[in-house]
Amino acid sequence: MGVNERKEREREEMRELILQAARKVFLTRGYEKTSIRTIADAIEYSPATIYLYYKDKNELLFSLHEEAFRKMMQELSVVVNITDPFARLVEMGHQYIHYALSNPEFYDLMFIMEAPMETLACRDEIWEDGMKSFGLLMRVIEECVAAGYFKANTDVENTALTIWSYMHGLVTIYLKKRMNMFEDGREMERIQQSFMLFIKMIKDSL
Amino acid sequence: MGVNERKEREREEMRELILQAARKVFLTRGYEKTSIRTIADAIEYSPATIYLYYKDKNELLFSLHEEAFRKMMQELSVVVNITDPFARLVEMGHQYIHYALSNPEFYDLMFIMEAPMETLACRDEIWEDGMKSFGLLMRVIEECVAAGYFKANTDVENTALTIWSYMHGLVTIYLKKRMNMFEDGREMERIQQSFMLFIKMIKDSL
DNA sequence: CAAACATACTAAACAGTGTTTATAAAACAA
DNA sequence: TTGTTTTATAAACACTGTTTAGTATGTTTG
Repeated sequence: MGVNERKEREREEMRELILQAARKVFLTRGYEKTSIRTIADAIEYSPATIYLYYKDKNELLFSLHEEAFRKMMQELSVVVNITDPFARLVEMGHQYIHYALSNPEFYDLMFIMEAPMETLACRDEIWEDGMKSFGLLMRVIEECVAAGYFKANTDVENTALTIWSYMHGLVTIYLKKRMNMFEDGREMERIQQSFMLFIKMIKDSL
Repeated sequence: MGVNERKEREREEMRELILQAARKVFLTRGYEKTSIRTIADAIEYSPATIYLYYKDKNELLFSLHEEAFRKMMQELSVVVNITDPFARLVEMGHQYIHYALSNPEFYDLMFIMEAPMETLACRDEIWEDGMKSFGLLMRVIEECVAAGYFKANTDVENTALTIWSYMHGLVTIYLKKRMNMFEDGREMERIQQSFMLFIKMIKDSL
């Protein structure tokens, strides 16, 4: 009797329906305007129904969090056909900037928002996505060491954290509108210039 | 007839009273728990009264924003007696990390939150505080150039943005709990190690 | 001094939020 | 068909930022 299997399938479909609606509202109207009620309206269900499929709003946001990491990994993967590891590292940087600036709401969810962390700090697989992309960075650094671009005694993990810190700082200063400080419209130019300087720094020093 | 002057003074006192209450609630209970009503309760006035002295919650937050910058500038100023410019730059980095980690709510307000930006994007003096501290960084970099630590053709503004980006990225990754990813308790150690690596990078390359 | 005006303040309401509860309806099992 | 479980929701709860209408107090003027 496959009735339980069907119910499980239907439940999963409903979860997906809610998630799709959440993503749509989230990416079009932004985080601030994404309420349980707007999501419920989008799928023509009562707000209370959502709570039958997701524990709370944070759990819903966390599902988007996973999706955001999947998408970033996918976009970062265009660099696989670059054989030279240092050129690949540089292109990964470009792709990272491009992803952050093209998906500000996702980026927020992935690296800035506190909400998805709190509730899910207990879970085991929370850091899986983050660690996978951090591993991507570590691997290309390892290859840079192997290829002689970086010194043999390079602390790969520390180097990865340092590079990530810089990239993250750069894009968040822009995304959170703190580059408006300069009051000319040259934010994009500044990002590119700074990135070039940083690339030069790691080339010279690591 | 000094009645108008007295009223003006009383008005300023009331603004200060509200601001003090706001700061107290903000720094003890955190941003999330800081509502107009909790602030009103703290000073034993009606919530509506606050709107007679501040246009909205954002304007109130912006006043704290100014205070946060004042405090950071003050804490960064302990480095003035360090004569060697590079040593001063390094110590400024330490102080920056210390301020961010000791005042996470303030740091959020200064560099992450969108709220104070939106409403006040029109104002002229919004960027004054930010520019003043950025200027502090630029000046010490200039001195590093003059002292021969950095190359003569250094683009000071670009270098400052690059260093700030790194510092900001490092502390926000920590503050927003993304370093929990590593799942050992060595976050602090990682921050120090990464900072040392970055110092080495600018020493070698700039 | 008393009337007229201006200011300071607040209770109550509005429109929104996340979330819970009681209840009704539908689907399933015996 | 009856009994039980699942699914959905209306309504409420306790919040949020903000506005409005009305009162009470302080100041100025006739």
